[in-house]
Amino acid sequence: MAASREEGADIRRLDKAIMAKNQIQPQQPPVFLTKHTPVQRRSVQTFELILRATAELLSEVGIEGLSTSLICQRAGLTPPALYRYFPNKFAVVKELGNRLMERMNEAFLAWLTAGQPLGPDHPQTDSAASLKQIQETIKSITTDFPASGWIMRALRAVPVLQDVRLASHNFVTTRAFGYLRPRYPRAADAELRFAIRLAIEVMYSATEMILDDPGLDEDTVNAGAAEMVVRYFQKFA
Amino acid sequence: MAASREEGADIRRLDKAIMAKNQIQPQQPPVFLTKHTPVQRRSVQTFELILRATAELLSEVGIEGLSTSLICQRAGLTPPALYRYFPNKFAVVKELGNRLMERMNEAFLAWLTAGQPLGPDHPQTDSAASLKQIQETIKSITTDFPASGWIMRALRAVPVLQDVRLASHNFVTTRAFGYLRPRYPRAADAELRFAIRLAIEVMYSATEMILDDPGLDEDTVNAGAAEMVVRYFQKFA
DNA sequence: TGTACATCAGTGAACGCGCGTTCACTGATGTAC
DNA sequence: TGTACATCAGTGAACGCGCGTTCACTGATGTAC
Repeated sequence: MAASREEGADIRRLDKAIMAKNQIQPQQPPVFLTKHTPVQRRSVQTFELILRATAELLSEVGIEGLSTSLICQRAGLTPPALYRYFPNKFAVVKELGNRLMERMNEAFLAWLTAGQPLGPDHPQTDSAASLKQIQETIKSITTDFPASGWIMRALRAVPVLQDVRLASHNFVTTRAFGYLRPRYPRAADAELRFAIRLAIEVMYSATEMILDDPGLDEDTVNAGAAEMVVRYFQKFA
Repeated sequence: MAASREEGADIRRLDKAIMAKNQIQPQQPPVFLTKHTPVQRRSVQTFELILRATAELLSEVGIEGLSTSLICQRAGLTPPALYRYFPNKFAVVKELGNRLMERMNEAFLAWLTAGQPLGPDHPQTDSAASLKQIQETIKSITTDFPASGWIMRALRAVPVLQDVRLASHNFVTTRAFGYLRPRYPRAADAELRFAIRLAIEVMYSATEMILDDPGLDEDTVNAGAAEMVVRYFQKFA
């Protein structure tokens, strides 16, 4: 009895921590774009439990070895509990992918709007240093995010998940375009936008490179990608 | 009777065509790096049958939906026939991946050793045009190769297959380094090698971009990647 | 050139397993009075 | 503040299916004499 009451308190504390971490307001449940939106605190916890178990398992068995049964087993749940929120394993990975992309996007936009030395009015070395810095920030986000490598691989390989990555790239491209448009007065709209899109892709690929090829030095890759992008944008100078 | 004899002749013709296409000498069976090396012509045909069925299915169901049973069904074989040559579905996809990478590598090396206007002694526009040309060649190879998009995605997502892509990149990097080393006398070895590695990655990613993002124009992407690489190599000028 | 034999290639049938999915249900939580 | 009730959340058990894998086998092919 006493033990179960204590347990309840533990769960409540955990709830709060989870909700705070994900900026969830108890009275305003978030739109999860999944099967079912949890309304009680307990269900939010279950939702997070599923995501955590999935990230763990991704690192152990990969997207191929993953299954809903395995997730439930690891999360200490029965299958119908998972099916309440997700129609299949891809929906779970998609939610993880959305969160990872969101975190990257936030960091990128924060960096961008902080006022960077970009454009033809700034020396190349400053621009390169600035770009290298955001590369490093993005890399540390992936390092902190459990199973990020597996999630990013899944975003490439699984058709249902491809949109997550592309949508993120396009969103970031649009925002960066808005910011850089006045700084490159000579560039045509379409050309500038494409150049930004290509730069985003290269920078994202550089992060993947670090995760996938252990023979490469992280710092070298980040610096290289930054320099490449800066030199490419000289075409508008 | 007559029909079956005709069928036999057909098969023999097909055998010859397959062997010619893959440069297989009847007396010198190739090393397939798989479970079992086929020695009779009939088995070579079965081997190819499995690969063709797999490529077909990849386009229809993706790597996730793929299974050895499905491959056998499509190829008109029973499971033990497949198990004679491949331990699992990944080995089949790996063989496809090897062939695709091999074809890309061949094209790249042929282009490189044909003597391209690369290095600080050539005008940038010439270098860019040359790089764009090999980009287009690589793209047309992927277009011709059945299920190339799916194979390339699998090479990224499945751990057992990652080596195929990385080995290919490193091989091509080494060869290009040998060719470009004397043309960039000022560059340090490690720096030049890494720059080439990064360029290869960017060019490969550009091809993937075209396959994955239907909103992008093929010609624009190829030209953009080429220009980016050329401008990046100016650092050695 | 023909035949007998060894080896290679593929079949048919079977198996155990874990996957995805659903059902009626019990228990937990929140709220209306 | 307490209780009764409605709704939400998760369980236990079951199912049919297709997957991976293996067995002893039949048939096809190549070669030695």
